[in-house]
Amino acid sequence: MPELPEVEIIKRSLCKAIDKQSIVDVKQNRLNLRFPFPLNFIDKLKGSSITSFGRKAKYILIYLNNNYVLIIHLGMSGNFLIQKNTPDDDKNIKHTHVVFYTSNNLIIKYIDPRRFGLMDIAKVSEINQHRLLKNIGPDALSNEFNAKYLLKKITNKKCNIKTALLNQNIVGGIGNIYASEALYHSRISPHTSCYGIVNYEDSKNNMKRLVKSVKFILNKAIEAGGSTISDHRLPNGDLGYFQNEFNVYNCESKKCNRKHCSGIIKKIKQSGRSTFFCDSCQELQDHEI
DNA sequence: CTTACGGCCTGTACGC
DNA sequence: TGCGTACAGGCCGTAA
Repeated sequence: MPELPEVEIIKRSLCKAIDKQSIVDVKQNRLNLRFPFPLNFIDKLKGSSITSFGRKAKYILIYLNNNYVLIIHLGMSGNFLIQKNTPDDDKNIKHTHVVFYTSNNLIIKYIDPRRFGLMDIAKVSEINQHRLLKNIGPDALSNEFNAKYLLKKITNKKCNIKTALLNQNIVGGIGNIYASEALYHSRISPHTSCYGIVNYEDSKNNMKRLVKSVKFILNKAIEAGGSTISDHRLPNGDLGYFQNEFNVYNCESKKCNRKHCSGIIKKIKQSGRSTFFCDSCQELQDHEI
């Protein structure tokens, strides 16, 4: 499930459950996820205490008192389950790859069927130079992500605006659901070309609207507990419910929700990923591809 | 340098 | 019921 809102919620749940606790034991059920686990993975975690939590784009950062940071990415299907005990009928057992045992007697399970997720450990002082983090752009919810920045960053890229929003080196945290939803909210067509975009007089205003929409949608999704697709659960077992507020994602062939718009939601492929949009109210720009 | 796309995995849905 | 195919919340690494 995890885009920025889901990652943020999972981070907050973990923080609430185990911040300031120590990691009394770690069970590692396989040698790799997307990448091999780092050298001495368990040794570096065991016995340490958690000092704080952070997030960079879709990465969760868990800071430890031994000057290491645990770096976690959930990939497509990664999730955490926080439990007080382990039921015998644990149906996730097959995909439970790492289990953390904390000093407040909680069991934190990392579950990831597709194993596109990853874990790594870095020194706190070197976190910004980590190979997977160093090129990531400003967070989608930060002030640094604004119209001026976005316009400058994407101008003359040979891709469309939707693909640009998914590029974590441009802006951190937006995924395939919220890219479509934000473009719909701002009434911008996903076909809009970045090439030469700075030269169009409507671009500044469009980018202002888009940035506002991105933040609005992401914040609203966080408030809603994120989006639950398939059988995903939040770490406490609850369902997110933002999926009930999708206007375009997974809404192919449905009528557009916007007042006075009689358009039908379309599904297309852009850079190999699905894009959903209304070709009636998401303005055709004169600089579309 | 930039951009395009194969590949990593499992699970599910659907057509035959 | 089974089997083949397409697709799914991400993104690295390599080719071009």
